[in-house]
Amino acid sequence: MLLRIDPASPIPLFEQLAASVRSEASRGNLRSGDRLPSARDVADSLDINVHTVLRAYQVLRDEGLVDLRRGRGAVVTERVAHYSELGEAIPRLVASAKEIGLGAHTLTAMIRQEYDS
Amino acid sequence: MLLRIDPASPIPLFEQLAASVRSEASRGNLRSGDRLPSARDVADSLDINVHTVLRAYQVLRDEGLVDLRRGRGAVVTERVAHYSELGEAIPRLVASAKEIGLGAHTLTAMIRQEYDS
DNA sequence: CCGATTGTGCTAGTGCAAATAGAACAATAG
DNA sequence: CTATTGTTCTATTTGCACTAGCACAATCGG
Repeated sequence: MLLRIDPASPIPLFEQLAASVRSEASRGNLRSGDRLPSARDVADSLDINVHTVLRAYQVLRDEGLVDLRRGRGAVVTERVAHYSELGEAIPRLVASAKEIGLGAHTLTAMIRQEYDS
Repeated sequence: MLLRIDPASPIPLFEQLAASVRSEASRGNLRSGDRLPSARDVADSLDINVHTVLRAYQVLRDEGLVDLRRGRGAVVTERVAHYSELGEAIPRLVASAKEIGLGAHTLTAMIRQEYDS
């Protein structure tokens, strides 16, 4: 499990953490049943607050990517398979957008708009 | 030009406005050379501040979708063609994500992650 | 040429949500 | 029983959206 964060990024720390886990999932580096490192461990090694890590885990729980239980930790669910399915379609769309010269923000805004319509 | 906003939405007003214009662009309802309504007009009809509308216009200018000049207003550029090109790819990806059960936020986060990699 | 229109720039203030944090608590594992 | 792990509650700080008013500059139309 590779968890990277950039404290200088405008993107919230907990979002960066969640994104890191999703990234591992979409690359096939996570399997159903795998256990993420404990929040306190991650917090210590990245020198951030436990709540920040927990919040990232809760986001992933709300998505259904992990199960979260006291004493046990965060365990990857079967839904991890869905994430790797998009490991192709997403890069393709992003490549198109980059060719056209669209920024990340513009692209995500258009997707959100389409999602709500 | 149909500009809709939802004051109750958590999405900032200026983002909603920009999204409205992009939506019109991707649907082919905007052509190069078309002029957006003046910021003061939009502000009056939507009962919001002029600066909020101007900010939306500036976002679109930064994207290159419109030219912004005093006395003339906001004029759509040739880049509008690129937006309608994605009028197909985006709905396709969004449909896939919905089938899998991914929320809008999760999908956009994954795209942003891919964009920065 | 003149006056109306339109975006630009600046400063300021207000309200609210996001982000981070500390400490005590509860469930689970071994 | 004890250590581990997530949960809950409260609090603080920071940042940003939005509004507001005013003066300014470029453009357009008569």
